[in-house]
Order: sequence, then C-alpha cells, then structure tokens
Amino acid sequence: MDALIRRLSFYSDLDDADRADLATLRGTIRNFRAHSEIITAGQEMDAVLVMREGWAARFKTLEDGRRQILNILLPGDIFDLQVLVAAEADHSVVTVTDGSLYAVAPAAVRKMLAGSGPLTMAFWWTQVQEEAFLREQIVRNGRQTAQERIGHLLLELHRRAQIVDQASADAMPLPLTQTQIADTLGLTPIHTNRVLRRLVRAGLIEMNRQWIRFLAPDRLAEMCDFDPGYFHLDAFRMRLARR
Amino acid sequence: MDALIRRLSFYSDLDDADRADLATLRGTIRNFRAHSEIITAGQEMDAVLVMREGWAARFKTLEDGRRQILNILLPGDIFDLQVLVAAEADHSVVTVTDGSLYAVAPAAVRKMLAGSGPLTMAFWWTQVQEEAFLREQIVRNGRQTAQERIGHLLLELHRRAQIVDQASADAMPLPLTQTQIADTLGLTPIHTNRVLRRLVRAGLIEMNRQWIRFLAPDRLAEMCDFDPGYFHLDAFRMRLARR
DNA sequence: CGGCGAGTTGAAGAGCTTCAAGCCTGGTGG
DNA sequence: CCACCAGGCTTGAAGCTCTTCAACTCGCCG
Repeated sequence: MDALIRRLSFYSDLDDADRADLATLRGTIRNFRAHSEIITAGQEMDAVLVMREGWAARFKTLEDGRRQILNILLPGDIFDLQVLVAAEADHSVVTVTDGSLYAVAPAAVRKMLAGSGPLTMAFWWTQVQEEAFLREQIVRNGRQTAQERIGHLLLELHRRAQIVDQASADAMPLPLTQTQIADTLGLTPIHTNRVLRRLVRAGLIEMNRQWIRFLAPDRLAEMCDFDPGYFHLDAFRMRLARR
Repeated sequence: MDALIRRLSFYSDLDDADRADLATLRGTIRNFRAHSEIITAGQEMDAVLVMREGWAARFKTLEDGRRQILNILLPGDIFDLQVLVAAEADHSVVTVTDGSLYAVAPAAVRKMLAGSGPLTMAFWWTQVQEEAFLREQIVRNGRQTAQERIGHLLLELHRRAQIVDQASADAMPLPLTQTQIADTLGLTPIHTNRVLRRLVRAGLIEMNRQWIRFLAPDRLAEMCDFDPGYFHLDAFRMRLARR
C-alpha cells in the first residue's frame, strides 16, 4: 500500500496507530494486465478499489461509441467510494498499464469513515481532491484550446505523479497513448498528435512512447493557465497546523 | 428546509427522529439577490451552505476572463462539504435568481457524517450524485455536439427540478440566460441561441425567458442520448430495500 | 517476416466562433 | 406617463479550429 500511504501522508501525518488501522483496511490484492476493463458501467460493485501500481482510466461511452475519459487513475487513487451508497457503477474503468490494486470490503471503509482522526480526514481529502480534478477537467475541456488542454493535463498528471513519488522534477513516465489523451480532452487523436508535435517543436516538451520531459515547465504553465491551487496542498497543511 | 428534506427523502425514508436531527443542522438562513457572488475562489470557507430557494451556479474563470460553469445548483443542493477538510474554495458560486440558503456549522455536519443512519447515508448520496453530475458534464462537453449538449442539460435540469418538486411532468421554470447555458456547455451564446431556436422550430421544446416546456421529451432524450441512470435513483431504493 | 497498433502527415470540410448589427423587454427617471 | 437605457435575444456573414478521410511509416511481437 505504498502509494496510498505516500498519498495520505502528504496531507496528514499518520502515526503508527494510523498505519496499523490502514493495514487492516488492506483487503486483497488483485493484479491486472494493461487494457482490461476492471469495472463496467451498470455492474454491481462489491468492494472499494484502491490503485496500488499502474495507471487506469475512468470513462463513459455514448451509444454510438464515442468515448470520454473522465479522469486518469494513478497509484494511491481510490475508486468507487460510491460503492458505499450506490449499488451500481455509473461509469467504467479500464487499465492503461499492467498493475495491481487493493479490493477492500465496504464495511471496513465505512467504519473508517465514521472516525474523525487523521486517517479519516486524509481519506476525505482524497475525495475532495478527486472532485477538484473533475471540476478542472470541465474547465479545461469547456473553455481551453487544444494546446492549452494538452499542456494543462500533462502538468496535472506530472504534479499528481510527483505526489506519489512516480516523477522527477521535470520528467515522468507517460504510458497513455495519444488516443487516450484525445479521449480525455475531447479531441481527435489526429489533432492531439499535431498539437503534441507543435509543443515538441516549440521546445516545451520532449517525449516518446513511455516518457515525457518538461523542458520549460514555467512557460508551459503560463501558456495554459495552470495553477495547482486546486490540489489544495497548502491549505490542508495550514489547517492541520491550526488544530 | 423543505427542498432539502424533499431531496433526502427521495433516497431514504426519514423518520421523525431523523427529521429532528436534520432540524438541529439547520443553522442560519441567509437571503440573496440574483447575480451575487456568494463564494469567491480563494476565499476561506467557514460554513457548509445548503440551497433553500432559488438557483445558483458554481464556476471558474480563466485569467483572460473565459468562464466555465461547473454545475447548476438547485434547491436542496449542498455546496462545499469540502469546507470540512479544505480551507479555501477552489471555485466561485454566483446566484442566478433571488433566493435563500442555510449556513451550517462544519462541526454539526461532521458529527452527522460520523453516523451511519438513513440521514447520513442520504447525505452521502447527495455527494455521490453531485459527483455523477460532474462526470456527466464532462461527457457532455467533451463528446457531444452543441445540440446534444443543450438537450441533455435541459433534461438533466428538468429531472433534478422534479426531484425537489419544482417542475411538472413536461415543464419547469428555467431562469438561466442563454449566456449562462453557453458558459455551462462550453459554447458561445450566439451558437447556443441558434441551436435553441432550431430545437423550437423542430417542435421539441417551447420556451420563454422564464419557462421551458418539453413537447417531445422522449424524442429529445433519444436525440441526445440522455439516460438518467447516473441519478442512481432506483439503485438506492433497491439497496435500502435490501438492508 | 508479416501484421497490427500506434504515430505521423496532408487535404478537404464541418461546426462553432467572431464580428457586427438590430430588436425586444422590463426597469428607471425625468 | 412615456422616453430612454441596458441586458438579453436574434440573425447574418466570414473565418478559424478542429474533424474527417486517407495514406503512409515505425516499432514490436508472434
């Protein structure tokens, strides 16, 4: 549960008792291969799933096959806390890479959420953050140009990867295909490709099939109006300090 | 707290004790006029706000003034449950009409959430639903045409208004301006206008500045691939029955 | 070595935006 | 009481971003 501990610790200083509580939540580990559909919309859920290793993507498809990725899931991300109250999934999840996840019994999670300690608050936090990612996704796809969207998404993923120790200061693994990026940003793969090439030619990024390097992160951030305030990282630490 | 009770009751059968608990949550009533900014991004939050009467809209603006509405708030909607863990708002809220809201102390809400009764579950539910609305908004704006987006949004609002008794079977008050609809759907007001007129000419809807009537709801729903499954209404009732 | 998935590039076309102008309605003040 | 003004709605015309259709390349795995 390394990525999860790492992520929760980012918000809340967990002591040994908290870590022990977290251990009891662990549940079973399930491995998965790339491109497998872990959850299918309409399916009845029976466990809370937590990403352990690898990347995945929430998505919905329209009748005629158009696909929209809602959010990318990184290690440490929790999906379907909604299983606690909802019977069926309203969207699907597909894996991007090989990896593994924890499947936790809803009852254990519900018990943990009834508490009020640092662990509970940290969990709440991941949910608040997840919602902020969705909101940012709406702004990006609703009001930004293709170039801005791509830059913004890449910077968000980089920051999120850093939080769980999966990225260096100016580079990270990027296992997404250009089609997946396009489906995230409401674009066609063709246009996504053209814009990515343009960013490379402009000397802003460098990339291959598995990695991306940010050559001028500040210029990129300014170009696409990226302000990581919605991560609420500082705010939370301030609040902790205040208690 | 009529709309809130109405909404929570839709998911969970609240008995008198639950209603009494809810009453203690009531907090203070604040009135507002149309077009006032209730919450400004970056502002520190001190209360959980619940819509009582009137409509509002969450939104974010980019540096250069482009505006994106994230979600429309109807009576019974709860905003900023995130105040429980986050210090500052990451988006703004502006009112659409005159109205009023409840301001509830975070401590009271936190206590309520630590429970596990029908009231707590119903609150969780509103949050799950809210997240589903955000996801649907992403699909709409990412992969649907202007005409589909508009039809889909109108049908969603109608369904939500019905839940809190603010709409009849085929009509509802619609206080949004075309510019606000455009800002919700990532379109220009000009194009929004053109498409709305087209829907009217096609005999699908009838509207004026304050009202909309659905003349052929089924045809409209089919045209824009509207499936209210993401409201999770049935799923929840099933789960309740199962306990 | 053959084939498949992913990436790349070109050319034509559609949907939506931008710029521009006029209209309608409700509220305000002389 | 009515003229005026502002905000919202409506319509036209031109233009740009992104899409669609098409073809070709590259790298990898069987």
